[in-house]
Amino acid sequence: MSTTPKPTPSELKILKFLWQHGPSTVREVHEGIGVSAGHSYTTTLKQMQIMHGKGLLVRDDSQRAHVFQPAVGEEPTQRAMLDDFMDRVYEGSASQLVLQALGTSRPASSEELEAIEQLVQRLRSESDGESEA
Amino acid sequence: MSTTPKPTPSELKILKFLWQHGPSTVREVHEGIGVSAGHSYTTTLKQMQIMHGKGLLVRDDSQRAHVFQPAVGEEPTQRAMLDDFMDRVYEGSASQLVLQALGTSRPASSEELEAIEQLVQRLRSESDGESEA
DNA sequence: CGGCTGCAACGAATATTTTCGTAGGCGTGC
DNA sequence: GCACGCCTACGAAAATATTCGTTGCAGCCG
Repeated sequence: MSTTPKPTPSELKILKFLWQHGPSTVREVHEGIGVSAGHSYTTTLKQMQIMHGKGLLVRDDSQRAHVFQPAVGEEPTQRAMLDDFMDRVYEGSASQLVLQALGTSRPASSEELEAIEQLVQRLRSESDGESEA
Repeated sequence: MSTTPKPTPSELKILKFLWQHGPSTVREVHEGIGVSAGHSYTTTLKQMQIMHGKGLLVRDDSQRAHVFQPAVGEEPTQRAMLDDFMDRVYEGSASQLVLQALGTSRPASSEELEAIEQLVQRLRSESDGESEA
């Protein structure tokens, strides 16, 4: 089963860097996020080795400085984390989560609200035709 | 500072029980969620002692079996966890999170969608008049 | 009184995550 | 050939989270 894994906070930071910057060496990741976090190089290296061991990263070791890239997509990962979070915190209720997320201090721009509304409308029209259980 | 704390998964389960059932003894919490999880009584007890130490629970020890209740509200706790999650996973973008949450297999009932739409509409009309920073 | 039951308090073992020091190898410049 | 710099590998410490065994105490029942 491809149970999309749920990365730890540290792992997520590295995945985010790789999703954004594409395949990178440890050095590049470290310069990108490790230095500013006050970590030493081996910390970033070790973390990426662990992630490779877990199957979160794919490694190309044909070069002396190995090149890593994510073994998982950003969206599936977010979804897996979201599902877990939704279950744990909102008993699996998407609407509860959404209502609270929109109630945030900085909810969304007009365009974002527009996109959300369109999706809601589409879902509503779809559910119209659905069985009413 | 009242930096609403971010409970661990285990702690959250206990808080959820207390939010739902009101002040309870360790025994009650254990019967409610510990037994089915295959935990021994002392596990539940210890967890609640730790939570009391962290200030997550308030304890009334006037009775032999101490009575605990949450020191934090459900909504503020959910919000704190949501904000943290939103920052870590969605770079703080509520709309991204919402769009993905609604894209779930089981998104919401018609009534829930209705509630969401109403909130979106309200937010949109509010932002119309707002300064555009 | 003497024993049984239920409770809180610890201390401690286990697991997980995060961090880093040290060692060893390869390649380049001199 | 040799030293130096950059790289991976590895072990292990530190921090956090989870679980449970053991101990001692209080109240009750006979």
